[in-house]
Amino acid sequence: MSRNPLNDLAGLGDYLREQRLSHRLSLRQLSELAGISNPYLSQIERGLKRPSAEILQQLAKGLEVSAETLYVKAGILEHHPEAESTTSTVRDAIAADPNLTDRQRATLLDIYESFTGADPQR
Amino acid sequence: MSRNPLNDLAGLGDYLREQRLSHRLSLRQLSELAGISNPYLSQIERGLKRPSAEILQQLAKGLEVSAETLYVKAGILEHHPEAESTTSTVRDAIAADPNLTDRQRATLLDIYESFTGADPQR
DNA sequence: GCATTCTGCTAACTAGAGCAAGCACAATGG
DNA sequence: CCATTGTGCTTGCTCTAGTTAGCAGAATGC
Repeated sequence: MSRNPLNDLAGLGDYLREQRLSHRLSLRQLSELAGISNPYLSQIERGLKRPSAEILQQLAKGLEVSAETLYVKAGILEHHPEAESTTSTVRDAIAADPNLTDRQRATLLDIYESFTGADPQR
Repeated sequence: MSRNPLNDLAGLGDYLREQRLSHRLSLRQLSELAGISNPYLSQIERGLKRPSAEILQQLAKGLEVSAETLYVKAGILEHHPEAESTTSTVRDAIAADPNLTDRQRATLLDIYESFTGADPQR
């Protein structure tokens, strides 16, 4: 009984806190974005409370993450039926992003590949 | 205000009752299959109570329907046919990548945001 | 020094999900 | 004619998700 995806509220909480911090948001800022109270968000992140799907939906919006991702972490959705070869997803997203210059694209891909230890051209 | 998928508990209830009857199950039979109480199932079908995702998951199992279907009916999932093109953002892709550690995720997001000049909030 | 304004957290409460027990009504059949 | 067994539903309760109000500490500025 360590890291069961079901009823693993601590894992979900950790993930939410990471996401919030990586977006440089305070508890109050995210709670307002998501339309929930800040003490409650605090309790969710610490794994003290089990948020409903509605709350997860609003948090997903505030964090600019897909609701499905949070549902999977919360154990109410199976991990994507047709998960494409995970290795190419981030690359595709970077390649398709119109907000990046070509140089920025290349830099991001380099960093990503250094992280995953992948060969540059798959 | 006709058939809004969100907060449309009557529509969900009707659907559940149809499914149950088409499987020729009584309230008690299905409630036992799903591991919930029969009065509660009755109230759900009549749109008096709003079931949680966990309950919907168990009902889906008892009715041999996908949980996603019920989630969509309950308004907690977008009708996500398959091709997710619009919102396949770099952020989502990075967040969902299981090959990254949490620190790496945060680092990549930082860099990405510095590139796009995105205000972390918004 | 001490206000102010952030940060996250605790405490006390309200509303509603979900439960067990039991009711009313039909249909059986002894 | 009554007992049984099935159906769905009502009542009253427990427990917890989610709330508002307020607290302690760190960082700013007067």
